[in-house]
Amino acid sequence: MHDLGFVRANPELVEKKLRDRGMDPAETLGDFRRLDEQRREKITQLETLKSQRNELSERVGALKRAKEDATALMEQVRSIKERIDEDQQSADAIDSQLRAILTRIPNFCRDEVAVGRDEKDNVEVKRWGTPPELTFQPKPHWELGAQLGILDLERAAKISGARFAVYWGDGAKLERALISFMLDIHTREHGYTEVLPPFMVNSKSLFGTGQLPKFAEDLFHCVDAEGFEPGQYRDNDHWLIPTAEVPVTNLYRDETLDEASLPVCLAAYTPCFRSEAGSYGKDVRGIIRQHQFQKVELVKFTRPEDSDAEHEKLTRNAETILERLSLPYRRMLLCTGDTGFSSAKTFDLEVWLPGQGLYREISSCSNFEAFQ
RNA sequence: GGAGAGGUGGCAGAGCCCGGUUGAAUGCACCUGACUCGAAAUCAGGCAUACUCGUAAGGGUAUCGGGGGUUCGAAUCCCUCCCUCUCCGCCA
Repeated sequence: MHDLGFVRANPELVEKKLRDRGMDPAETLGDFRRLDEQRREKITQLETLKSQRNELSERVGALKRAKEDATALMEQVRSIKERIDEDQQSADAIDSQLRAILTRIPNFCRDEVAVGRDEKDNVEVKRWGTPPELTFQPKPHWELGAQLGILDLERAAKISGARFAVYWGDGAKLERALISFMLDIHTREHGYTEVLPPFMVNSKSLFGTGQLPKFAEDLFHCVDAEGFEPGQYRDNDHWLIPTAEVPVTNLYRDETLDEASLPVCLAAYTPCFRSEAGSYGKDVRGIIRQHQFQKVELVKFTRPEDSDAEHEKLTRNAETILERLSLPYRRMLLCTGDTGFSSAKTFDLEVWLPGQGLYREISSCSNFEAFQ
């Protein structure tokens, strides 16, 4: 979320950045300016009253200690208190409206990010490797996997439903080997520390990384049947993580890191759970868009002035994995319209899929700046 | 699930029973100054965060796990939630 003072101080910039994202500044910002002024006006008013109340209360205390009568003064404070209660209510209402606006403003894309509408406007930055020229018609992975007996989507559907996978034998081993391979390279060669976080987090963590409040629909929400209200959530509800980014980034939430310890580089393996609401009919075949998938995540905490260089290094670290596996890929710089809500700049790595004859996203590396 | 004990500033630790000069004693850590050739020790002073008013100096408000309540006034009393610890029970 952006800082209130920053949004107030940079109205032109905010509007420009919203337009770059294809958003309507008027619609997104609404009554921001008026609410912000009202809020500060109310605060001043409220605090003056509170100041009076505190002063008078103190005098009541002094009188009582001196064993003198204080009833007149107490009556006076009581009337101030009533006005405070009223003002407090309207101040709270203004506050929550302002907060609602702030939480819906996305991070601002860096200037070097191309302004564009969707993935068609993404810019190819580099390409590595050459897609092999095959003398035969390559099979899609779901056919190959089924034939080899390593991928079983039918039984997954039976025990869990659509968009799940069962990996058998070498398929399960391959998954495990890839996880170890990535963790080992990142921890031994790239200087990351391995962490194993919980796979469930509370609501506050999801606000911290920007999944809530806008993207509640994309998450699996664990609630007690008792007291459940659809669409509602409480601070202590549990949610299945949609990516390790959520628990790992929130590790240091509300903490101040010692500058000398930066950059903090963390690598985490977790399963990831996504409801994929709204994606029905998309990528229905195979294991491309699953409710549960396994991922190794890299997270860095850096000084602001180092974040670009560290973002580049992290992206290189991810590319190294593909290179060691001899998988041809290309790096895309996402345009403003395709960049995620919390990100200021995102590189997607797209790997060559012979069965489909195209590059598809395999990895996404974002600089979130101070937004999370 | 049951019983009990706790959660206070960067850390440690008072205050809570008996509400009011307590934004919070004291110690440690940290910063500045004095002393010293320098350091240690000692002495003096400083040392939270957010919001807000103000050009500034400076002021105000809030914050003692979170939220709510009682009261003229809450770290202190009441309710509720969260977390930690101890003991008992239950379960994979």
